[in-house]
Amino acid sequence: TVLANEQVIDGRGWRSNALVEKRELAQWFLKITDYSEELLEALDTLDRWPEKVRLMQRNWIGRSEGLRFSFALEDEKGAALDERLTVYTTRHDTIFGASFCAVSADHDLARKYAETDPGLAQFRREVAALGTSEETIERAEKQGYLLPVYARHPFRDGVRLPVYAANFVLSGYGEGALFGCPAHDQRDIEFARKYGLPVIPVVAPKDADAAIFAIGDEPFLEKEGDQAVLINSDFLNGMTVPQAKEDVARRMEAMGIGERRVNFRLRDWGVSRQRYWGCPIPAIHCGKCGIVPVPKQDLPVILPEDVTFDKPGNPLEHHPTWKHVACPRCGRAARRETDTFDTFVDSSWYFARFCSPHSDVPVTEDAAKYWMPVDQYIGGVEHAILHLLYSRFYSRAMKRTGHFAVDEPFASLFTQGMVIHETYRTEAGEWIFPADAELRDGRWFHARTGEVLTIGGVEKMSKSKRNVIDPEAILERYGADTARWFMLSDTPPERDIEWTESGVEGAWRFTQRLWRLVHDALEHGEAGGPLPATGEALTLRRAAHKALHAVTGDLNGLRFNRSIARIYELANALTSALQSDDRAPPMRRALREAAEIMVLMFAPMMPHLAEECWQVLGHVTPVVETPWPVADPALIADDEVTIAVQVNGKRRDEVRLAKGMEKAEVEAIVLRLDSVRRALDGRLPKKVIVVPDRIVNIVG
RNA sequence: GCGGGCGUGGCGGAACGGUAGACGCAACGGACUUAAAAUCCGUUUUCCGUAAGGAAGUGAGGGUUCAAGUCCCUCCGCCCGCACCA
Repeated sequence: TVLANEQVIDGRGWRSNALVEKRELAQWFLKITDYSEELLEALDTLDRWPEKVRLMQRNWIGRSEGLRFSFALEDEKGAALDERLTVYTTRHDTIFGASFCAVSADHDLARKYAETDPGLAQFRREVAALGTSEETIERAEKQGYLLPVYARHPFRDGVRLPVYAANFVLSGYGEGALFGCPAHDQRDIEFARKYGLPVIPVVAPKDADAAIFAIGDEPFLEKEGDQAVLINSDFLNGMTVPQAKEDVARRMEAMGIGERRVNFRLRDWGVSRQRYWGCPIPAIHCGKCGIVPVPKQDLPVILPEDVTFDKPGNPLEHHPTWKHVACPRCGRAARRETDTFDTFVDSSWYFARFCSPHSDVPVTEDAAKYWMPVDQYIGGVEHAILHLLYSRFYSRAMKRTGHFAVDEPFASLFTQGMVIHETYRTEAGEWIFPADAELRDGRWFHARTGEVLTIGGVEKMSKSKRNVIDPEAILERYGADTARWFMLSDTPPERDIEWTESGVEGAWRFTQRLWRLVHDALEHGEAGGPLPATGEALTLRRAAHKALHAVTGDLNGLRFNRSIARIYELANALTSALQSDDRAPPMRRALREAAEIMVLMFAPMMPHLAEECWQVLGHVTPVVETPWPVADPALIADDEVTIAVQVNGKRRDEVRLAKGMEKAEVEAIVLRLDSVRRALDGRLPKKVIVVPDRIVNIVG
């Protein structure tokens, strides 16, 4: 099948891992490039998206400002030709350093001369056969094939540049043709050195001597602060790079051979897939009428169910009858399009449908207006330039056709990490499932064959390396709550988490502990009774409300690992309180209250256990229907605080003082401390900095 | 090559510029047990010291500050994205 270039990762299909090769085919595209500028500019409005993702999209769209201009051409004998060669450049300031032109192997000029030159035809085939992976491209040497034409320099009479077909020129970018200035471009200098082309420096640091400034095997690339100026460039000499660009652009525009142009790296989105599982592209090919859209009343086009997968290729193509239809326009026998849409087409607007799932029409604008944009979107960073770019485009396109209400579908984006796991392999190099690996005396063995295993890296779970965990087995043994708790507990959600057996065990033990704690709190606690005013009971009550305050903030900020740490702290506080001798009514009430707060707090992360515990505690209304509790502000603030005491920036002591104590008073108390006097060693304090309720630093 | 991110105990990781190492895992010691598991209690950055206490410490080096894991500069290492984009 065919893929969009976003879906090619390291020269392989993003999903199938199959090697990708280039071929020329007729395919369907969605014109995402019409939105290049908009998609780029609007990135600045997405202030609740990770900077990383916005940057990736910015780079992928790849805007560049340059100049498109054309060279007059002549043949080998110097006779003028009718056609011109159009190139795109962002470095028109270096035009006097030009020493060659190059076109892609697919360029019209290369095609034309290949018809009569078998060597060129062969060269074009070789370039086409080159793989698309980065390794291949990097290893491939720059190669050119000299064409029998020359480009006339626009500003220098009599100067002509050789024109090559070259393997490094991309047909899909700019004009598929360029002029090379070896002195100021890495790629161009490699090419020039290989083919013995002139290297003329035309930009030099301000203080360099133009007469002797020379280029070796590295081009001179202007850095910030160089204040570089033009040399060897006729009327441009002495200008800065921006000045020279402006001047050249203006002259070429005046000459009618060039125009300023913004170019994008983004290509149109190839959506044709030669597969059965997808929405059929609703088009009909008629010999007389050409391409005819399927009429609205015939939509959607339904896939046939009697297909076979016994042959390679698209089953729709092989189906005996499905593709044969009458042309909706002229009624003659016609052929139905058998390509289906890329799955990303569907995922580009499902959220719009979700706003009105029972509607007869795909999307209702009122519902979309009410719900959109999505407040919080969560997904893996692997979608940074696939799903997340396509959806942004699709929303805009649907808005234009009156189907949707917003430009940006996702107001806030959070990119979560992946689950990773250790890898194990036998001496023969065979990957082994973690379930089959066994740790004995610090070494890993195959559980069934007893073979010694080597531990490989901790990697993204993948079928090929077999470092996967069967979710069914986890659910069977520990339950879904334990699995959730473990995944949320150890690692911040934006990072990859390593799945470890001991970590899961730990989570599972904690679920048991919570269950016991709730029962103990029920036994020793009480729902009513007087509020605790002093002692351990008040301490526990404070701990519960502080935990609640912290967890509320952490959950809102998606800091699940920290919420869980707070819940552990409260569980520890509850455990110690249960061991206290205090069983007076205020303590009984505090125990019960702490247990209830604890259950409500872990409910979002372990819903099943929470419902069970909630019922144990005597509640009829389920947790899901219970509002999130609110911490009592009076209990969050302490009336005593621990203040660290530093001498010359080193911690020497700490003191418990009343909250909000006057600076002068704090200073007096602290200066009397033995530890402080010892550290000062007879010196007088020069300065005392008191940060209220936090820290004191004495400079001596 | 360009762009971005990150370097903190044995491990995962906490720390509005203000007591580095919360919480968990692992390890070790103890209680309970005929024993083990489970559970409970404790220890656990490193070095010196029986202890009290002291010294060093967030990849390396410098700087700003009363105070730096956090801010600034230089370097080293790792990870991610893009990659012949003219």
